[in-house]
Amino acid sequence: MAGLKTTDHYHHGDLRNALLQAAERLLQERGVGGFSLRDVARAVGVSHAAPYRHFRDKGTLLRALTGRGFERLRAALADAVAGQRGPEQSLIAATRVYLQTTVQDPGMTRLMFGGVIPAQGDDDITLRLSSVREVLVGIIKAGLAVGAYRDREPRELALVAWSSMHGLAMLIDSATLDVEPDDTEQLDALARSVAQIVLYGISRS
Amino acid sequence: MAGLKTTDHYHHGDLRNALLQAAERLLQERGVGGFSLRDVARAVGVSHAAPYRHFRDKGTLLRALTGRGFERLRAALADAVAGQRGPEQSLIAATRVYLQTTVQDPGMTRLMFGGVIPAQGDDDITLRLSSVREVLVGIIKAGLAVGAYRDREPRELALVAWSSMHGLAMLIDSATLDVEPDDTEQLDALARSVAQIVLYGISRS
DNA sequence: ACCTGAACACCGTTCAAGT
DNA sequence: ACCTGAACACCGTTCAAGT
Repeated sequence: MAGLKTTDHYHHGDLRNALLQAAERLLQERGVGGFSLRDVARAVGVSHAAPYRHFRDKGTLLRALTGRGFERLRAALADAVAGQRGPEQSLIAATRVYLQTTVQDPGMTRLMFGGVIPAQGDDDITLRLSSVREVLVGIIKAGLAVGAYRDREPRELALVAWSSMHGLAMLIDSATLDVEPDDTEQLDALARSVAQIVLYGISRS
Repeated sequence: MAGLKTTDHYHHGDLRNALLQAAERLLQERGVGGFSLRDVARAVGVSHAAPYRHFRDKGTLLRALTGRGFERLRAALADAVAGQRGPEQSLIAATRVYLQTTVQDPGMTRLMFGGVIPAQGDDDITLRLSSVREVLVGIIKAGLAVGAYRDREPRELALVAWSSMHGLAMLIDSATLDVEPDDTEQLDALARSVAQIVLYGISRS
């Protein structure tokens, strides 16, 4: 009981991580609306003023959380694409994973894409966000390399693919579309439907 | 000065509308995060308890506002489609208007699609929302009627079209995409790009 | 019938003070 | 160096009381 002074005083920055971890859980449970810094402090067992030693304000903590979210999305997309054969399968897989990741944790998703956080110059966030974009651009470039896609700017094609999967995700996430977040089969079907139209369009011929 | 007791006491429900109007302005100015019921009351010159005579709580007032937003979107879409010739032009026009309407007022858009409002049974909102969907389904049905589109469920095709325009709008609205909301030319170019891919796909041939 | 003022339980943030 | 407790200016919501 004597040698370890670790668990109850959070020296050297343990508190920072403990706060982030608790914050992430609270965000999942209560959503961004019901999220308070004081709750986070309480959850960690520290005074409500303590977080200010590690984060300038609530927004700064939320930004740190958002960074994690984008990194997770990037990794999930990269993984999904890695195991695929052709450009068609890559796009379908990416759409499916984008949907899953984004629907699984609505609180985080709203933090990432809800405009909750005051956009602030060249953060860590802008970097991680552009990493997400680059995965999508990468899919398109691979397809272009084998002559699968129309000869246009990769970024333009990627933007359209991104918009489509993102829009579907947001419509589900905002409960605009009546889809059960846990119904993986339905999610996959929707993903495939969207990806295939992005590939071949809705027009006959 | 005697006959008219109108302006300073808000009898018979004037206050309700005055509150909604002020709320809409404050939402535009300060965004959904900086929006408070007390501010609304202040703006109208009434005590902070007065709104409770007309709305059960903050959420109820916001829901009423959201209803207006969906109705405006529906009307804008219907107008845009009305003046168009073929199915292609209709879809492009709809995408353009969806983008404009939604980017013009980010506060309202986040209220409508940000999951801010606790979804609540069969509202007025669900009705107005499905009216928006029906305009989009209408475009698709018209295209199907002249044999322009693939033979699939109209609602499935409409969902993809909706996802695409919605996703583009959300990416812009959340500042994920670096687009000036006032740059109408760029917005229109993006809308056309997305609509055309939805029509013909990104695949060569 | 409609509005007010005080009150309650919450926030985010700051700052002197403690170890 | 790191955390606490009191304090301040805000919320949303309720409720007795006023007209």
